[in-house]
Amino acid sequence: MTPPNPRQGSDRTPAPRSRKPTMADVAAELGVSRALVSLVFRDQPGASPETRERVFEAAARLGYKPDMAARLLARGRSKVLGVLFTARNPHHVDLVEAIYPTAEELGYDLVLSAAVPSRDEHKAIEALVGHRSEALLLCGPTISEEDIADLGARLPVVVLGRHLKSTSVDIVTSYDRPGAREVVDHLVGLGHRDIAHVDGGSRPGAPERRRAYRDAMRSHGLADRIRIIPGNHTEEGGQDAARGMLASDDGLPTAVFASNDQCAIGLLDVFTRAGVKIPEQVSIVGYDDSHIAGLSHIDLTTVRQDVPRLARLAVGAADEQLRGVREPGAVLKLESKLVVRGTSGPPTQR
Amino acid sequence: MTPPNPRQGSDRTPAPRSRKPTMADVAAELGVSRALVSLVFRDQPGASPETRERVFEAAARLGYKPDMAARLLARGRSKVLGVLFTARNPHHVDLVEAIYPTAEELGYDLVLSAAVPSRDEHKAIEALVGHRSEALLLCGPTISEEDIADLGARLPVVVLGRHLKSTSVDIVTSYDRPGAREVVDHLVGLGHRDIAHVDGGSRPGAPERRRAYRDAMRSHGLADRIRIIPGNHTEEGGQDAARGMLASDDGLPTAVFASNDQCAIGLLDVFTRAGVKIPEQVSIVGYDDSHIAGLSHIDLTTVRQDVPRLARLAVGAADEQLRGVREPGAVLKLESKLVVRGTSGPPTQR
DNA sequence: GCGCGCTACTAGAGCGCGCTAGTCAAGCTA
DNA sequence: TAGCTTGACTAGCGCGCTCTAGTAGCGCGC
Repeated sequence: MTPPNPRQGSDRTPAPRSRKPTMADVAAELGVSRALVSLVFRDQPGASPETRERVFEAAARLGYKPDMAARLLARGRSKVLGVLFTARNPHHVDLVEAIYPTAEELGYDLVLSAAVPSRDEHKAIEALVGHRSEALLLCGPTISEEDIADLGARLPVVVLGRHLKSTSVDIVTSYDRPGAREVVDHLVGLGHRDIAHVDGGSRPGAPERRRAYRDAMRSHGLADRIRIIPGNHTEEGGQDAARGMLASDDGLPTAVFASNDQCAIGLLDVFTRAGVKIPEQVSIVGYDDSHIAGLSHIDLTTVRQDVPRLARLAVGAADEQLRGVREPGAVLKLESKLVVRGTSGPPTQR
Repeated sequence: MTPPNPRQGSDRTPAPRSRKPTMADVAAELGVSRALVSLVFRDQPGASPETRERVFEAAARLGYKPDMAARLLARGRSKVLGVLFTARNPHHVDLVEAIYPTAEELGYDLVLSAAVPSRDEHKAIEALVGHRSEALLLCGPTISEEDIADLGARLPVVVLGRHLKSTSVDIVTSYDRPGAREVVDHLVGLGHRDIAHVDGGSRPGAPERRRAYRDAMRSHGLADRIRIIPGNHTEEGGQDAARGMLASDDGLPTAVFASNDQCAIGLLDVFTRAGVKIPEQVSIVGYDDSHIAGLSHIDLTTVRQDVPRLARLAVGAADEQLRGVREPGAVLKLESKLVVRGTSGPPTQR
C-alpha cells in the first residue's frame, strides 16, 4: 500500500504515505473535467444527480478530501473565522464552544489560536491572519487599543468582552454596570458594608467593573468603604490579592468582589488555606459564571453572561461586516445577571 | 503608520478594507522580483543584508504579511501540525499549552480544532486535515480504534493519552499502572481498605487505570473490596457516580479513586453538597493533575503526568514520522507520579 | 583572452483549487 | 428552417506563494 520510501532528500516531501489524491485524480478516474468535480463538491447546480453520485463514489474510493488551503487561495472568500482565546481562561473556552455551532450555521469554518504564556497574542493573531481568516473574533484581547484598531483597519474584527473607543471594530460584550451593581446590591442586602474589589487592572472588562463597583458603593452611601485591591484575571492574581489582604493592617473585608471567576478562585484558594471560612468570614463573588464556577465544590456566586447569545452576536457581527451590510463599529451589549451560590452569605458579627 | 485605506469597490470581495498586500506588491515597491522577497521572508541565503533590510522595511510599510494558505499550497511541506483537543478538558488545555513552544522550536505552525458537544471529533479532524495539517496530534481521542488506524494510514498521527493496538500511529502516554498503583498504595498506607474506583468507561486511559486499580487491590489482598463504579471523564460522570454511591445500599467507601480529575471534581462536588466531609469521611484521588486540581480550593490528590515532556515527545514523534526517519508505531511512555494534596487522608473509625 | 567560482538576483513553472466564459447537444417556439 | 433557451459539462486563468534552473556581474588566476 505505502509506496517505497526511498529516504529521499529528507526535506522535500514529508514521508509520502500515498500522495494525497486531488480533484484531478477524481476527475481522471471518471473521465470528466476537474471543474465538474469541483461543482459537485461545492454543491453547485450544473451536474446531473447521477454524475454527482458517481463523483462522490469515486472520491470516497480514492480517499479524496478537498484541500482547504487551495480552496482558500482560489476563492476570494475563505469563509474562515479566526478565533483568538486564552487557553487558561474557562470563560473563553465557554465562548469558543458556543461560537462553533453559530459559525457552522452561517457556513464559516473556524481556526483557533490560543494565547498561552509562551506565545503572546500578537503571534497568535498573526497566525490567524496568515491562515487566511476573513475576520477575527478576539476573546478578551489584552493587546493595546491601538493595535486592535490597526487590525480593524485591515480586516473585520469583533472584540468580545472588552470595551474600546475604536470604531474600526465591532464590540460584543455584556453591560458590566448592572452586573456589578447587582453584586454590590446583593452583598449590601446581606448586610455587608466592607466590600472590597479585586480588580483586573486594565484587562478586558476590568475598568468598567471597577467603575461600576465604585458607583454602586457610592450610591449605597459606602463611598468611604471603597477599597480596590489591584489584581488581574488569573488565579495567581487572586492569590496574590488574598495574601495581600491577609497581611494588611486594614484587616479583611467581609466581602470581596473579584473582577472575574479565576481571580475569585484564587482568592478562595488562599483564604481557604488560611482557615478563613467562606462565606462566614468573607463572602466572595466572581464574574463570568464560567463553567467551573458552577462546580459544586467551588460553588461561586458570580455574574452570568449570556454566552450563547454573545457568541451568536459576535459571529453575526463578523458576518455582517464581511457581507459589507454595514460599517464596523457596532457595539452590542447584553444583560448579565447575578447568580447566587454558596460563596456569599450574611456577614457574621465581629 | 497605517497604510492609506482606499475603501474601494465594496462589492466584489467581502468588505475590502485595503486589499491585502501580496509579495508582488512588496517586490514592485522595491523594483525587485517576487522571488527575492520570498527568499528574504524564508530566511534563505541569496540576498544581501541591505536588500533584506529594504525588503523588511517595505513589507512593514505596506503591511504585508505572508499568506499561509498560499505558502502551504506552494511548498510541499506545510509545516503545520493539527491538534485535536477537548475544549472542556483542562488536561487537554494543559497539553495544548505545552505543545506550542515545542512545535515552534521545530518550526511547526499549529492549527487547533476543538471537539465540543456540538461538533464531534470526526468533524474536528476533517477540519484539521482540510487545513493541510501534515500530521495530527490527537489528545485523548474517543473515536474508534479503527478510525484512528485509518487516519494513521493517511498521514502521520500521534495519539496522546490513549493506548491502542494499532501500529499505524505513534502513541505517547504515561504508564498508567505505576500511577494507579501508587494511588492504591497511598490509600492503603493511610489505612483505607474500602477503596472504590470510578472508571472512565472506554475513554482514553480508562481501561488501563481500571486494570491497574484491580491489580493493585489484589496485590494488597483486597480483591474482595474491589468496587468499580461506572463513570466517565467529565464532571457529570463524577456527579452521577457520587449520587449513585450515596443512594447505594453498600454505603460509601472510605476512598474513591477517580479515572481523571474532572470526574474527581464531580465526586467532590456532590459529596460536599451532601455534607460528606472530604477527606475525613471519604478520600478522593483524581488523575492527570490538570491545572485546576492544584487550585487550593480543590486541592485534589492526583496523579501527575509530565505534560511538558509528553508534549515534547509527541511533537518530536510527529516530526520524526514526517521526516521519515522511522515507520509509525512508536510507543512512548513516561513515568507519572502521585501528588498528595488535601483530598486524601486517613479514614475515620466508623 | 579564457574559464572558474561566487554572490545577488530573476524567470517561470507549478501547488490544488474556484470561477468566468465559454461549448455542445437537445428541446422549444413559430 | 433559423433562433432561442436550458442543462450538462469543459478550458484555462489566476489565487499568492515556493522552488528549480537559470543569468548577470564580479574578481581571480593563468
